[in-house]
Amino acid sequence: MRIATWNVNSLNVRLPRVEEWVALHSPDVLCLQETKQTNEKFPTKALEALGYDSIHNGEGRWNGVAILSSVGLESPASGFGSKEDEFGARLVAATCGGVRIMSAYVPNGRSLDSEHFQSKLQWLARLGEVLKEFGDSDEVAVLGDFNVAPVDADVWDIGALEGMTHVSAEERAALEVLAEAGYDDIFRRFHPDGGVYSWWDYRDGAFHKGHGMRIDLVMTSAALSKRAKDAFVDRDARKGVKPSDHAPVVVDFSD
DNA sequence: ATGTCCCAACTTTTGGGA
Repeated sequence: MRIATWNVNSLNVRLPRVEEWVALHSPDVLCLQETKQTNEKFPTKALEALGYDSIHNGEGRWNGVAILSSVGLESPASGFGSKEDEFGARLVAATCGGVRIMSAYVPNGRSLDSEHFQSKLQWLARLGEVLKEFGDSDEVAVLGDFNVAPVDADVWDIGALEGMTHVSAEERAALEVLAEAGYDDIFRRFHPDGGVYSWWDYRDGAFHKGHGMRIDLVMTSAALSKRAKDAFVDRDARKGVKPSDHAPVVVDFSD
């Protein structure tokens, strides 16, 4: 089973790239973030034509998350059902091929002194509460744009990011709660030395300079982690015509 | 160079967000 996550920065613009990418890489499950669409505009039929069932939690101009699955899509659920949903359409879940899948778009936080930064921490805390409700034998994967680089080796130059979001101790502590709930940043198992990124700013030629961060994560429950066999970032998807500023992160599991 | 991309709107240029 192959599962993947991709912040597409508008599915309106990126649908051709998504269609091209799924044909090349055949994920069984693909989580999308920042679709920037209403549910009415979400291209359910175009995805069906590619062989994918889908569920979308969208709001229009901002945010928006989706799950595409070719291995079934059961018990769909949008949001937390709590006040954290006021921070935007940032969570959608479904059971695909026996695995509880969540597509997550964690608030950016804007700056360390912003009220939006506190929302980011609160949103992650709420996610941690939800994950703790699962049992030890449940196979669960939370995939998405976490807007946090877990360790210094996940950014190109920690010195250049002093005082910025995505690398602060508070954000990393908020992420650590997920680890304490028994979830693995499973990509790390296959790339322990870091230096592999999933996002590069559009500005300043960051991609070509190698100025990236690994902020798109796949967090897996212990029961699912056991089956992981490989993980990679498809940097090619960051190249070419009208790329997203994020590249897809892919994890393969044994059956 | 805060240098790009994407969205929406009292749309042909500006402002917000990432």
